[in-house]
Amino acid sequence: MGRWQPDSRGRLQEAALALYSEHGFDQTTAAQIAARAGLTERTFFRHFADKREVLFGGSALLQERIVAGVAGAPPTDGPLDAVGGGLAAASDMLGEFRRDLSRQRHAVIVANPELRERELAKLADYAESVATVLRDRGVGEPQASLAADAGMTVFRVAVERWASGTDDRALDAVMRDAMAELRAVAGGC
Amino acid sequence: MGRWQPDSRGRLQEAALALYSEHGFDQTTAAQIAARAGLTERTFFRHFADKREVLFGGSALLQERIVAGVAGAPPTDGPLDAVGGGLAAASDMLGEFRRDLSRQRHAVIVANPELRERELAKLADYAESVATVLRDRGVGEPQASLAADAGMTVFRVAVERWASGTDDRALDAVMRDAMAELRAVAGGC
DNA sequence: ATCCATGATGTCAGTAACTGTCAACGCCTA
DNA sequence: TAGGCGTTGACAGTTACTGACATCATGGAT
Repeated sequence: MGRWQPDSRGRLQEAALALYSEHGFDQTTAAQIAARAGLTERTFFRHFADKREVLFGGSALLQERIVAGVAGAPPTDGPLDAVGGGLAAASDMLGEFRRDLSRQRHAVIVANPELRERELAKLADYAESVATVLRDRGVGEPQASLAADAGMTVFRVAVERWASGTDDRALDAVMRDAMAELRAVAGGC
Repeated sequence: MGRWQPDSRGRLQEAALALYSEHGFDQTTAAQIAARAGLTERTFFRHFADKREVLFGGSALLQERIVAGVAGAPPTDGPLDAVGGGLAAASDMLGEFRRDLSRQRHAVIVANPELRERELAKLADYAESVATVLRDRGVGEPQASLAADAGMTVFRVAVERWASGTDDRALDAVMRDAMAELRAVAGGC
């Protein structure tokens, strides 16, 4: 065994979620998280750019999945259909994850404005990369941005209902319903 | 004339926009802004909760206008039509404002991730209050949240195009077009 | 006219988020 | 065995932000 325990990053994420849950985000210092993980404050900030980022460690992977899902949609799909493919991929990934941890994390995030702010920023990142994929598929502007952003709205509303317990079905079902509702609200047919 | 110059808040906003433009958000300290406004750092934080908020002084008023616009839409309007009424009110308000200042402010915000994050949070606030108005109008969930959020997407995309110079028309025209594009993308008719 | 409540500001001390720098240490490879 | 590389610790420093208290003008009450 090495000089240090393995998986510093993972230990910091666990410690942060536990402390944020127990004492609240504001009342938890980076030094406390580091100490609980058996590390120093300096090391915390080497792994995570700031105190919020420690709760979003999986966002890069999720973004890759979403992008891959959109890129893999049939060429005949319209913009929003393609985005739906990305949302399906995201649902699969989150569905594999322990739902109790998702709920705990969600509860921490909704309890703090700074964390809600960061989550919105992550969604905006996803939307921007999805819009890029749509443009690669030949979708123009502003359609690409609108479709990507509307898709992230669907994602946000669905995850909110799923993680808060408002809707107890599997995430992919909640997601499909939300997409259908958006089409109904916006379609005006 | 009193002991102090009038309109401390306005002077702080002007000083901040100028310094953020000239040196960048990160390279500007709250003390520098306060000094330029003839005040102290402590007074800066009495007027604004943090360094970012000084750029969003008008957001409460804008939110009121949007909410009033939605609430004032004809009862026969669908959810997204009602939100369109709010966007029209927002366009009117921003249209009255000096466009060069809007562009300068927009340039500062897009140049900094923390400021973009805050702007997204403001839009989410608008969306939440719009969703509340929609529910008061009898719209259920998740339709209210989806319509409100989709509306803010339209707002964001339109203001981005208007303030960045991508689209040189008046804001209300850009906004109406964006709404129509969203309906076309989402409607699938 | 004087006193006092109120509101805006200044002053100062303090906490904690974050950063730069350098040293220490284990691992891997030549 | 030597040396490069990556991770961590130690430590000093800046700055965002907060709490507590003093100061000074304004306006109303006495």
